[in-house]
Amino acid sequence: MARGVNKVILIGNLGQDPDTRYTPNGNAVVNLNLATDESYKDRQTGQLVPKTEWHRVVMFGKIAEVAGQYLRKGSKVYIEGKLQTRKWQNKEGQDVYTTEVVVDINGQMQMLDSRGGEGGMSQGAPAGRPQQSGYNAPAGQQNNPPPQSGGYSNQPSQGSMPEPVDDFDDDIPF
Amino acid sequence: MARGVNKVILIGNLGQDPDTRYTPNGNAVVNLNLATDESYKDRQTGQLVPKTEWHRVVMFGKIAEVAGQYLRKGSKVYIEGKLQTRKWQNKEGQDVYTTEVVVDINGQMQMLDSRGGEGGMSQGAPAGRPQQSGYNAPAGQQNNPPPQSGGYSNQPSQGSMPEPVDDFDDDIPF
Amino acid sequence: MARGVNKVILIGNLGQDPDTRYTPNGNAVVNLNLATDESYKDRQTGQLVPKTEWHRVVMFGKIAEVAGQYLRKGSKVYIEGKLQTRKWQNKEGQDVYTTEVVVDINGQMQMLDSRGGEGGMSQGAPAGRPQQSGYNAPAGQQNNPPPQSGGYSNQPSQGSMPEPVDDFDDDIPF
Amino acid sequence: MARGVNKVILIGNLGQDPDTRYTPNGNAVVNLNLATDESYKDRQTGQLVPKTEWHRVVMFGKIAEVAGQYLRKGSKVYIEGKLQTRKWQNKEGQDVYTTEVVVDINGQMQMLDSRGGEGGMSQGAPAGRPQQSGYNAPAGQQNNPPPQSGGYSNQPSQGSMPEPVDDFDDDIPF
DNA sequence: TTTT
DNA sequence: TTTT
Repeated sequence: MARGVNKVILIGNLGQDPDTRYTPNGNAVVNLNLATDESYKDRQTGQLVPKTEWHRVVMFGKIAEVAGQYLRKGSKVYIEGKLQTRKWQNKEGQDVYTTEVVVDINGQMQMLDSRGGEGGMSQGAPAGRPQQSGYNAPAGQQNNPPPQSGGYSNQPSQGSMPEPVDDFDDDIPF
Repeated sequence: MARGVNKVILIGNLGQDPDTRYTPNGNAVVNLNLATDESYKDRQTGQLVPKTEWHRVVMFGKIAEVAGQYLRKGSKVYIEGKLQTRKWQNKEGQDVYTTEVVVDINGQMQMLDSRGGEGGMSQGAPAGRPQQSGYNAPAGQQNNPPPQSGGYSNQPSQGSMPEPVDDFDDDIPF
Repeated sequence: MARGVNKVILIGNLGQDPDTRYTPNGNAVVNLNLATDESYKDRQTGQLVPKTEWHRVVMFGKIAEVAGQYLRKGSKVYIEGKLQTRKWQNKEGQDVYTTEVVVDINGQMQMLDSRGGEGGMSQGAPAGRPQQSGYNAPAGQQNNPPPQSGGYSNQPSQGSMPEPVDDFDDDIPF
Repeated sequence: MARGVNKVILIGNLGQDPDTRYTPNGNAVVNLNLATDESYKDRQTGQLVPKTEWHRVVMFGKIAEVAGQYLRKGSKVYIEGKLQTRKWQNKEGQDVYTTEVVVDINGQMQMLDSRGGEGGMSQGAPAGRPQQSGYNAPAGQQNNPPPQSGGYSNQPSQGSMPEPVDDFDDDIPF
């Protein structure tokens, strides 16, 4: 239900491997940095100047899982989501605003890297769970929350695995 | 020319009258705050919770002129533009990032307020130049650029007019 | 799941009241004719020439119900859907292709008619079921499928109701 | 200028090489068949059923030239255009309607085939003018206009070349 | 800060 | 066939 339209459509390339984390329920949350390129004619020189715009993208749910598995640094991707700005406090206690493109159940993702298997699996990541470092999100985050969307764990909760103590979702909004 | 796609589509309502300024060349630059509404079901209570997202929109050129003339606080509008994040320094010299939806020659605007005369003119603004405060863009901007897109004059440039001082929009972003 | 993107975004006005029908399961199916206006500069005369494009829109599910209830001839609406071309045979047995904008569970609709009560209910249609003509979808459709999307009943199915004959929408597409 | 929104966004693959023609002024006009894939869950069997939708795309101007040069059968492409339905008469003199996605100066195209040169040039087409057959559009077209957008020549007019007699633009609308 |  |  919406009494408005809030839609973002991007085609670009990932600046790094996606950052995959998990909510306490085991839901994937993926953060991406996506570059869209444009070039414009410089009024003075008349030359074509390339310009890269970087976008913070946050994915949830099934799409996040696929993105985490198959996208890699450099991957080209189409995404459709919505704009969202969240407010958080930096070290100095100042309000900081971060605008992200949120891709949830209503969004869409299309991998545009070509035909015949690409990225992810071919880079030796264990099937389904690439790039797991085996422990939790970066230390230091507790005190200096970076503009990640939340402070999710980067390890999925698995069945009856003991849930390690984790203080995520402490002070970061969203 | 672009090697990517960067597109934003919004339908929402203006939180205030548009802020119209002018570049030295006399080109209009309009800043808007646009609200898009959405409601989602709260997982706990099962209730429908309304949620408003605010967007900073910057318009240039012909579209800006039309927007400045006809849009008013509360106006419903369709806009199509692109995402752009710009970096500036706050008073403390810290980097601050502001993300805006830029509507330029490649963008689009549609006023969605209805039939039979609307906003703008009917609110007594002088034809074509609403809400002029009579003096110009901030001095001091050199050091503390506010989150406006540039430091444009809010009056069309007219020959060799002296540029008076102004202290609005001091330091608070967004 | 899609390995492609197929998206249509329209803002326009209805040429007539929506045509509401029902599948045997009681699901609403609404057909709309939507006009989008554009004007272009005539190369010869230099004059601005208005041009109206008409779109066939088919809505399903919840969105169809809302559309059927609240939209009326002249209503302004935002719709998001996908392109779909279906093939049918005309009276002469020739293949005919009709392209429609399909708005289903993945689509979106926003009524853009304004503030303070609008259309629909105010035109005396019985609450929730406007414009029912009291009998059902075309007989004879077996041989000459009309360009409606399917041959849905224009009355919600109610138990073992007798299905009366009707001859609307004879054979002329679009 | 538009008092409406009419936008189509597609990502898909070409079913054949593009069909490039030229207006009397030498402007390129390119026709494409673009497939977008989707799959849906069959209600009966519960299985995922693939479904391909074919789109007629017509490109004009600079975009058409680039498309004609670089796109080939199988190429993946992003296009943004508008819906347009044109009416023409078939052999029997009956009205036929064809809906196309028109990509003109307001549209956009992005080739999504990857990195490191692809298609087009590598297939031996003479630089800049692929697939020229050296003579004009199919005979027989005069009487039985196919649903091509116009009856443009498939050869560019070149400098002081004698313009061969051609009867295009005879009876085909659009 | 808007709107329904 | 709509709308401004």
